[in-house]
Amino acid sequence: MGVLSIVFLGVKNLAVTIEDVAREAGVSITTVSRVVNDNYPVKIETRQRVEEAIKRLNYRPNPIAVSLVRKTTNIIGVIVPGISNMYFSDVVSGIEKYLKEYDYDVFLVSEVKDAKSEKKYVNKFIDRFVDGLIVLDPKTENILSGFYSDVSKRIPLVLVNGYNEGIDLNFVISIQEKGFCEAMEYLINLGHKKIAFVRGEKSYSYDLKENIYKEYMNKIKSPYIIINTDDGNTIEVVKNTENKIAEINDRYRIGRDITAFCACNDLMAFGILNGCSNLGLSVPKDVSVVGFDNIMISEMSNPKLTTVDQNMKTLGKKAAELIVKTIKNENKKPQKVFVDTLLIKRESCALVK
Amino acid sequence: MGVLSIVFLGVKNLAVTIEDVAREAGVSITTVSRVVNDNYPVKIETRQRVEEAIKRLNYRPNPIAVSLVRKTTNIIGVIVPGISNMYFSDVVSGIEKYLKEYDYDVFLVSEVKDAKSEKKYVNKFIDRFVDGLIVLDPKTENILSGFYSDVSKRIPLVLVNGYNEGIDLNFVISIQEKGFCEAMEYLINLGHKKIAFVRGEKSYSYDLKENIYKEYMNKIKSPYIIINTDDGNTIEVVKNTENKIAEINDRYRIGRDITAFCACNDLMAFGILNGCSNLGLSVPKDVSVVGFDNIMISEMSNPKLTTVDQNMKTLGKKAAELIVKTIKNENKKPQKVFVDTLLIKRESCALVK
DNA sequence: CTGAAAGCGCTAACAC
DNA sequence: GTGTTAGCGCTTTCAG
Repeated sequence: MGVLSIVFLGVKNLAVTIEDVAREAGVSITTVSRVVNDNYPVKIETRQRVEEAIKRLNYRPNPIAVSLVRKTTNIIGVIVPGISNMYFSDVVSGIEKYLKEYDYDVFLVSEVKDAKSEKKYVNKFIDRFVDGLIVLDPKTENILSGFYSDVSKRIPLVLVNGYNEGIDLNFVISIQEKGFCEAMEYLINLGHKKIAFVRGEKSYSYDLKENIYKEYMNKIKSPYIIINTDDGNTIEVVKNTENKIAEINDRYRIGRDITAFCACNDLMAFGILNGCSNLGLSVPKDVSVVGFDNIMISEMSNPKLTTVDQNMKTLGKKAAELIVKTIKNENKKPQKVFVDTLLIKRESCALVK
Repeated sequence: MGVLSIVFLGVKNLAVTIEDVAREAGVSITTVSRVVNDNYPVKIETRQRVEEAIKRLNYRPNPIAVSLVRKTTNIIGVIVPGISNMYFSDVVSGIEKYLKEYDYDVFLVSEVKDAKSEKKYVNKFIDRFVDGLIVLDPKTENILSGFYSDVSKRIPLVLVNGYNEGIDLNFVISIQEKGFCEAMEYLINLGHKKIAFVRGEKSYSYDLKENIYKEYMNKIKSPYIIINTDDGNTIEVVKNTENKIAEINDRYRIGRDITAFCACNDLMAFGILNGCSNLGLSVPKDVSVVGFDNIMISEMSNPKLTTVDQNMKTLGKKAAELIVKTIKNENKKPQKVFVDTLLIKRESCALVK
């Protein structure tokens, strides 16, 4: 094919093969393979001839063929609910930075919204022989069903922030409870009792926070006010939440019946900010708002958002470290790595009126 | 392997193969292949037996083996300079949404910063037989060197927003010139003459804007003030720009020597906003700032950012449409699709003092 | 040190 | 309708 390929450009798959190189160098394909992989002794002179042939023909081994026999790819698959939530893109950045140092390629699949498609993509990655798999905010359903336990038997797996009680899998977990408790206590200490909880449709971390919210509301003997925006992981949630605020203002007089909002992520918090602004309400004078995640822009909004820092870069880095360790078989037992969270007090909360 | 695989869980690659299915169903592997792909007549009764065997064994065809012979994957590769710039994540969302309708999987590679690694990933995708490739903000170098021309001969390719004068390749281009001109004119009409231009290290779109900037500055006979932050496509650019503002305040008294900033993207504009705020300067009272992209948060900053809308979702959708069309061979000739841009006037600009 | 040959799991002529 | 077989491009015994 060597020369032909120049002529046939435009036709698919005229790629130079190991056979072309072998012919060009006057050796067997075995020898070519050996110099490419540098895993067997080859006479230096032969090696040179092969290397020249490779250069001359611009040969690149077909990774698909390699994978078929080797069953590895040097690729780490990452599955993300939605890249447009800056929380996730930050975690991913952390993952990528670290993994590139280790010479792994990172392939990303985003917009994975439900348990079924999550499974689908996990399987696709497995079938394509990725060397490891990192799933951000895995669906509780897939954890409880044992799906991920099975997966982890076939392939190194790291889960970031999902249902993990009594689950024996690799996890990197940010201690959301802590930050969220701080947030609730902060609000309560500010004198708030009529606190609304704003969450997205379905996610372990929303449930987790909701439970804590309820505990605190029980403690201060206040009724629950739970507001549900649909998908919480796209940028669209901002608009959705904004609209929700307008809607609920019929039932609950914001500023009176609700004096504070506690949101499951910063995007929702921004929606609340906008929604209140639309109603002519001033934050934090009329209502307090606290977010979660501490995505970068939370310190740039007006007012600057009080929120809980999740340390996304660290989360990503830890996930990357853990997957590498697992691939290298350095941790025999599944491991849970914890990352701290911290309430960041800025401008969006004030004493209740 | 069928039953064995249950026993051997934990060992890699004990996956069920087409042969297992064939044996289980008492047919040849060809027949299994035919029912899997549904591309040849198979007696209904045989088909059922095969389907049952597939279900029983939980067989999934090995896509690597399939790719090796078919040379396709149903995957579209997308290459992005940095996912943490919301501009890119929005474009990607647009791409993904559309492509999923067409049943393509989208694999993303992010953090591709220089021409060399851009090439590397393009080649990796090609070698893995992706059905098409979309590159966001491709490096000028790789376009001028003819690299992408070669690529487009091997595989359907769509470039989004890069150097394209006289380049005969598929492009989706947002008419940045228009929006940027509007921005410059707006500033000038507001009476500004001492306008600083803020750009990132290296990108066609920065160069494009810089040229326009220079033209306008020539026209109003003002000297150039060009500020260079390094990488413009990560969230870090905000901090970097913020620092830069502090630095330059020695040479240029901001508010006097510079009365307006024109930034290459919204992230930089935010950095400027922060930087000015640090210096005790009020935007737009003391300085005006205009951004570019109109990422969602630009309407949530304080002050709300005046910026140029790039219509990222549309950009993504058009790129997806074009790649699908190219794969289907519906456009024989490379095509350029243009997307309009528009100045959005908000709060960050005012009449010069 | 080098090569022949048997696969990896699947598709697609080609026969029957 | 169904099966046989020759690959796809590479790695890896096994001989030599």
